[in-house]
Amino acid sequence: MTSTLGFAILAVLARGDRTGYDIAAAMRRPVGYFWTAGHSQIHGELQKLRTACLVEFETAHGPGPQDKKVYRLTAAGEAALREWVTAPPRERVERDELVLKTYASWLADPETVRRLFADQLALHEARLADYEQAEASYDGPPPFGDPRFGNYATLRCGLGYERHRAEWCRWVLSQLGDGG
Amino acid sequence: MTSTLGFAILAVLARGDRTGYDIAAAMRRPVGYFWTAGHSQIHGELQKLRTACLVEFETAHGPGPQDKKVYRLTAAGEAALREWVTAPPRERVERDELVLKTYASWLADPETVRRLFADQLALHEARLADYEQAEASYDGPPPFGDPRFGNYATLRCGLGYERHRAEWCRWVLSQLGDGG
DNA sequence: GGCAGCATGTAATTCGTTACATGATTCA
DNA sequence: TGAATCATGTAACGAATTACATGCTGCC
Repeated sequence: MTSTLGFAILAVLARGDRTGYDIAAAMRRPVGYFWTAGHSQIHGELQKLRTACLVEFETAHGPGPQDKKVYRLTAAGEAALREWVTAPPRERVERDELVLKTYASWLADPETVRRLFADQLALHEARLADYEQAEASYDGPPPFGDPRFGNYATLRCGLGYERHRAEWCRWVLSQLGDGG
Repeated sequence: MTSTLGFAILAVLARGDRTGYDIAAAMRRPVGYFWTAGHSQIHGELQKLRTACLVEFETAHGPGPQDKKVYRLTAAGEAALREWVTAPPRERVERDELVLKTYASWLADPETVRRLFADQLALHEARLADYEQAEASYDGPPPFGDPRFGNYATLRCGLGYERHRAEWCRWVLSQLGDGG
């Protein structure tokens, strides 16, 4: 049973051969926007994937005390990834600390709640500006079938999410009265 | 160090005294929309909260082999909750399986991707209808300071989220060409 | 009599984070 | 000489899921 992290790794390798280190870098940016893992988790998962014959590697020298391992998808790995892609995702429970705080916010002083949401709003607006700049670097949506379609479509999801979040923060602020 | 789950439990108890069983029920609906836990996790956490003197309980009889325990917030518990509410939430990594699949979707057959997104769209539209009905039962936003403000504000977040998701699904479908 | 709901817990396992441990290459 | 980057791994801990385990009350 390959975990979702396993498929995240396969999805990275589908775009080109990588070392564990490279995969960890991809898991920060851009994959980190929707899936993350530290390098320790990745090395462990790579061993499981190899046992399952979904990836293989070639060693190359340096740098460092051990040889580096350049991983690539096997035919079985690509087939497994392809099948997983269109299988319905299992329901993940939402865990959102800000929303939980909001649920209990009626207990708190409106002025400190205002500060909390103003900070969150600034954060979402900053990310939004960032994503908008990234979007501007595209010349329209890449065609489906191009790996860049994946990048663009996920960016588009992030844009929508940040807009929704910013708007919600603004709404909460609007409910807090006119305290300044 | 109280965990976020601990504060979720305190947030439920702030609305009234509950047994562990009742808390577990609340963690399915309505708290489950933004935080969840099974009863086994809750019973364990309640013991930690009691050790930290943030909650206390009174036993009452039946049903069942043991007496039931009705928990309530202590003064220290309420203070801790109040302080936590306005402290900035720690950044949670997003883990979104559907977006991950989208990132790898360029590998797959457009027709099966279409089915995946059509199903997801239906799911979000159903939830949206559900939330819209819940919103209609309110007579406008409750005032801040009322516990119902928490319920309404989180519902409002859910509405925005489902709308954003549905719209994104529609956009992905629009990019898949006219295959039927 | 049987089933749903109330009610509490423990155990096993997996997933994820953080810290520990090592060490060469490249650039300033 | 020193810092950043490349590169791989193990260990310890905490968070979360699932399964196991028990048994009364109230309703049909």
